[in-house]
Amino acid sequence: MKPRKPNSRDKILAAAADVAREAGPGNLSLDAVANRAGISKGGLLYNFPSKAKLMQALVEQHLRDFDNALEEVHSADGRKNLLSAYIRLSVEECQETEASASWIFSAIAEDPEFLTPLKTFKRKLFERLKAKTPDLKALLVTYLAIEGLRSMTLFEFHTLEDEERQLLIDSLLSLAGADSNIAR
Amino acid sequence: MKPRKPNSRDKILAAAADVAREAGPGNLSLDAVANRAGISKGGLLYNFPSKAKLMQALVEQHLRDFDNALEEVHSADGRKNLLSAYIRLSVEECQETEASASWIFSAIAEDPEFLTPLKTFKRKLFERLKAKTPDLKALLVTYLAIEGLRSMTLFEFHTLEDEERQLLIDSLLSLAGADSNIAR
DNA sequence: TTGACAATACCGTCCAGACGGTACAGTAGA
DNA sequence: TCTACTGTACCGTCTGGACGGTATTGTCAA
Repeated sequence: MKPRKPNSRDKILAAAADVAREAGPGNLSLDAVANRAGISKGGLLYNFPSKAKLMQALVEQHLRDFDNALEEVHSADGRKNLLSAYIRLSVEECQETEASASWIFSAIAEDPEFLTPLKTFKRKLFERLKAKTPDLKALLVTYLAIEGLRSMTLFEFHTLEDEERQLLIDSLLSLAGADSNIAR
Repeated sequence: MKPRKPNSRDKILAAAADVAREAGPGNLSLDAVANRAGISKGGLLYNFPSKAKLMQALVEQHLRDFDNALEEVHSADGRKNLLSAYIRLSVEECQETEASASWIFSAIAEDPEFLTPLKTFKRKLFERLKAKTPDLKALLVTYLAIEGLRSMTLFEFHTLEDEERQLLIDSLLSLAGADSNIAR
């Protein structure tokens, strides 16, 4: 659709995420982002005419990326089990230290409305999962547990040990009916 | 210990939570809190010599309240099943619209370090649960699911319908304590 | 009993700094 | 020439917090 922007926008978005992670979500200022991206503040405001637009773009890019990644993982194992693909992708995402989407906190502080696209995205994804998962109870429990894992990563609660974490993931995958093997 | 402070402090704390909820976590300013509490900014800074102290107190009070409530619920049913008490309390907490601890976002924006007490509290509570719950897998899954529920409440993702929510809760409680059934 | 002092609990004002955003002149590459 | 910036200067607003003042209550010696 759009003719592949010259990566200035992407550089800025990445810089914003970096600043939020490293300087804290409360210190995501335009100056800081511009510095981090290696461009001037004027240049930043040329690409994103307001801070609000920047935040919006951050959310949208995140959603696009996640959606693409999900499609990829799902296709890679023959479009058999969407829930298990969702779980595996989410777990993977939670392990990348570089991810740490703490820019979300900046967005909320700026204006909670920025999360609206995220909400509808989540709701739609859940509907999709519901349509494709026979066991509603298992879906509910695993979906919420993944949401919990995401939350704990975001807040950097290090409540679980590595083994506990692994045991959890195994349990979730088996609840999701991975490998055509349905437990209990 | 302390001779029951004249509830100015409590009033301020409550006001802070209100402001965060109503004006958004990014607009939790000392002026706003003072206005809301019906005292002057000077008075506020007398009770909490800095914004940081206010945030800290907010976190500490939350932890104290949760701990007391847990103790109460746990005692009320004969100290039989800590996990199930934890689940019931958390679910209840998530239903109170008045709760909506969005002041947490303000605290994070201010300085992520404010969550340190919360982290250690959670870790300790989890250890306690682990010691008292025979089925580790069930504990992991239910604990994480509750964490997910909390997260969804906090972010106001309304992904689940009421029935789905109820089904989830029933599943979690049955996973937690196979013995007694739930009346609700 | 009273007067002196002090601690408590606040009020109201002021200020320096940070931040978002504007304006605009200049410039290097396609 | 147009696009995509850079760089600088600047403005208005908001915010934390320092500070000086004040009203009320308590304490205690004379």
